[in-house]
Amino acid sequence: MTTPSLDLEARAHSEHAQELRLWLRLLTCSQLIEKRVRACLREQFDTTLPRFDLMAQLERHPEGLKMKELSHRLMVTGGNVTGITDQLVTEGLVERMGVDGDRRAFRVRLTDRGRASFVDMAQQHEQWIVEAFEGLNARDLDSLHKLLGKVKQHQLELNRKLDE
Amino acid sequence: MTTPSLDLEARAHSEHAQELRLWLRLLTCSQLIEKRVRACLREQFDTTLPRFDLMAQLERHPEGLKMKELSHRLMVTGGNVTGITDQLVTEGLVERMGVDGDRRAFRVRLTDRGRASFVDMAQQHEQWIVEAFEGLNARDLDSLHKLLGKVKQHQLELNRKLDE
DNA sequence: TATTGTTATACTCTATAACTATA
DNA sequence: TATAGTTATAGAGTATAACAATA
Repeated sequence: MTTPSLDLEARAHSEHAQELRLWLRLLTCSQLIEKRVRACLREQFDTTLPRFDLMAQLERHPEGLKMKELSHRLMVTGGNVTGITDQLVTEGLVERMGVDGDRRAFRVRLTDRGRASFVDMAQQHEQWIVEAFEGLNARDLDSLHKLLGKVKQHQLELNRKLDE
Repeated sequence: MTTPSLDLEARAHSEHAQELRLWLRLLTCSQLIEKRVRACLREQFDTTLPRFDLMAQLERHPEGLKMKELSHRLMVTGGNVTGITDQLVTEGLVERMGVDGDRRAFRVRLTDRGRASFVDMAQQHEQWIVEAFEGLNARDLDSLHKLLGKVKQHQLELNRKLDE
């Protein structure tokens, strides 16, 4: 290259343009859907995505999850889980229960009210998501799920290597 | 359903489980990759993703973009673009140029230094992205790109309808 | 009146690091 | 010493609304 300029056209002809285009498109898709979900959660339920995500985790673990487990599943650090949990406890949607044999830890779980509230939101949420993927038939949905499975698996391997 | 509980297994058998699973996976993938890209931008270049994205837009429009255009392309509101642009101007990486015939507007464009800086970052960025998609062969990359194209198209249509 | 861009503000989300209590 | 969780803090990222200048 004779000039210091590396414009998109130049990159578009490079060896790895396919990966870059794919990443930009993946990011755009998830941002578009996420923006809509956040806005709907805000407007219809006056809540946020991290709060919804935390409750979704608890909903599939009726026995409760420890703060550490929540932190790992939500991919955020511990302090944030404490903050969101505190909010939800204040609103009576989740509760902290003691753990037998370890007085440092808690199990966090949905209260009855929290479960009812989540079921409400989850039903709406399902509709938003179905709407988001209306453009795809069942076979497309399956292909996309499988391909993203490969992507996800690879990210987890990369993270595992970094942790060593 | 006889109990108020709607656990994941129940939802997993519902009509729309496929869409929900796909959405969760899509979100996880983009979050995993995005986290890595943000961390690398921070560590290696002491910058952020929105700053990188703004510069990327300018890099592919050497003639410059108006604030309004940047706001639309970056999918954020105007105030934020002003803030990021101010930072980059202070650092001498971009500049505001007048627009002939409209004294309200500016063209924002990369300075020579900004362009050089971006080229540097873009080369590294390309490596991170290539690494992120190593698990996929060329055909997978293409399929994924096409399928996400359908998803993107549909989101844009949904947004268009909302704007009417 | 409508549009371009800026300013001011507030809130959510996040990571980091120091801390307490328990293992 | 190590681990579970909390607290305090700072900064990124964002939206909203009021504003100035120009169209």
